[in-house]
Amino acid sequence: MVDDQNITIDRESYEPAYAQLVRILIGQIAAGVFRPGDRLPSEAQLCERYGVSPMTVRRVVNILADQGLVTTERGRGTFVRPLELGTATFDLGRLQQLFRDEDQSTVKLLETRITSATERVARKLAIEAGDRTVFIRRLIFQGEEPMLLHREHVIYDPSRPIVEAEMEVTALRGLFSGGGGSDLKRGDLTIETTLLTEEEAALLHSEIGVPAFRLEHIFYDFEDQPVSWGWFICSGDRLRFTAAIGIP
Amino acid sequence: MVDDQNITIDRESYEPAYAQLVRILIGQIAAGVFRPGDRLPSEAQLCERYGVSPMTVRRVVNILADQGLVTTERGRGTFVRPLELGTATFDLGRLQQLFRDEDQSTVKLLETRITSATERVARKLAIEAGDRTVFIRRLIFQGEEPMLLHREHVIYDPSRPIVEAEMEVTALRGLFSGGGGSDLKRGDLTIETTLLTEEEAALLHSEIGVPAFRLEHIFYDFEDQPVSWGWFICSGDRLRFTAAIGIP
DNA sequence: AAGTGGTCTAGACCACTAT
DNA sequence: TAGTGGTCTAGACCACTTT
Repeated sequence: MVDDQNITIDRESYEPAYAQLVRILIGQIAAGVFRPGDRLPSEAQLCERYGVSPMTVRRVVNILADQGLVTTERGRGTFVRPLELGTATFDLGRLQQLFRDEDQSTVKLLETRITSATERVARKLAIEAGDRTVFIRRLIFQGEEPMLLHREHVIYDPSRPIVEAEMEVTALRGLFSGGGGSDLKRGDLTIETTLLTEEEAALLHSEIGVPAFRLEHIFYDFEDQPVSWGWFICSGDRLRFTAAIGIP
Repeated sequence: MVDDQNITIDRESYEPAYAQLVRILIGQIAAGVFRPGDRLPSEAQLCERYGVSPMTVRRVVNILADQGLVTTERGRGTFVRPLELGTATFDLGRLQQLFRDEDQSTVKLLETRITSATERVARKLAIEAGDRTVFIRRLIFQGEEPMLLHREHVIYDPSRPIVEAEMEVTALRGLFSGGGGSDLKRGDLTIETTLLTEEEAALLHSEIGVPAFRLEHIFYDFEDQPVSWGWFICSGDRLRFTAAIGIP
């Protein structure tokens, strides 16, 4: 297995040549053939060794660099990167999965009412205090268990159809994993920690004072105007974020 | 600005043609020229319009797809993706920055002693209960303020030099942002919430019961054997994770 | 049949690094 | 000067979707 001189690209395979070579090189790094700090064979050597064109090798090296496995240094070579904690990235896959299938999760609309923006809400939404906003509270269940509490302040503007769409229960699902939010340009998200309040604990079938995640979001339209500000609350013992670094 | 028929690729620029075209297309999506759900011009049209080769356009579309801005559908076209919450990714940039400059942060070794692995530690490190491990506690300061508390259990194996290296105070910095950990193949990380214990609160100059982040890590060597298991504790009011989705 | 994205080639030229 | 990564070309062929 360490002697890999017989490994070649299978031109008959449905797996493209570049993908095969990516797999081969990652395998060799994982097997310790190339150690952190080591220089990979030059691109010309890889062309020769595996019988592919320079462009294909270039693409392969780009992919490895994008994945953080190697770094390229112009004029010197391509080197295997040592493990770095700072390269870890966490995603919302766990939450996204919650919204994937309609059977798995249900969304219950707790409250929706028109209010006057407080000073804090107005500042977040870049409007004047006292302007009308819509306040929405939702509870998202996984099966029978309440998983997420969602609070949201949406700018109330009858000329913008997004307000009506946002109040729809299904809008949340679309926003999370495709389809909805087609009038939104960008969003800012932050993850914080907090303690469950009495109200939150009751709704989430948990205890007051339990540590929880708070996922805050602001969405902007194509005029870069804030459209909604809100946050999800989830008991800490029902959610964790995971990431893997290095070679899988 | 909406009429962009005069925008061209500058072949004299130091910015590569593909990067210029990426910038141009992102700008047009941001400006609303192409809306979520819209089809981009075909790759052949983009070649014609900007005077670049098919491979260059292909590369550009790949980059946009990697960034999650568009999806490609074979035989149909390339489409602008609507905003999706689930695409958000959070990184440890904030923590990594802590370890960037030696002046900004200092690491204080609180404790390091050889112990017998408890049942829990042994299970995490895939060893037998009672086997020798090294327990390390560190405190990481930002300026004068204690920011992070680090606890770690490392397998004690004199034949492996990594144990000695791990005990070094500087090892932490290297692990976070390059250089160190060259004998580690991969790592698994999880982010959880917790409450500060009395001991943690005292060390972090905070209050007992305050919500906090807990960043757990396990590192594996090239034989896929666990090498160390540990976690960072950070008071919740001193750390947040941020992410941006959509067009910046 | 026409149009679309996806892969790949066999070179070219350039900027940079090491010797 | 030789070797390295980085960009780019002008085609080719393929699989797929739509008309």
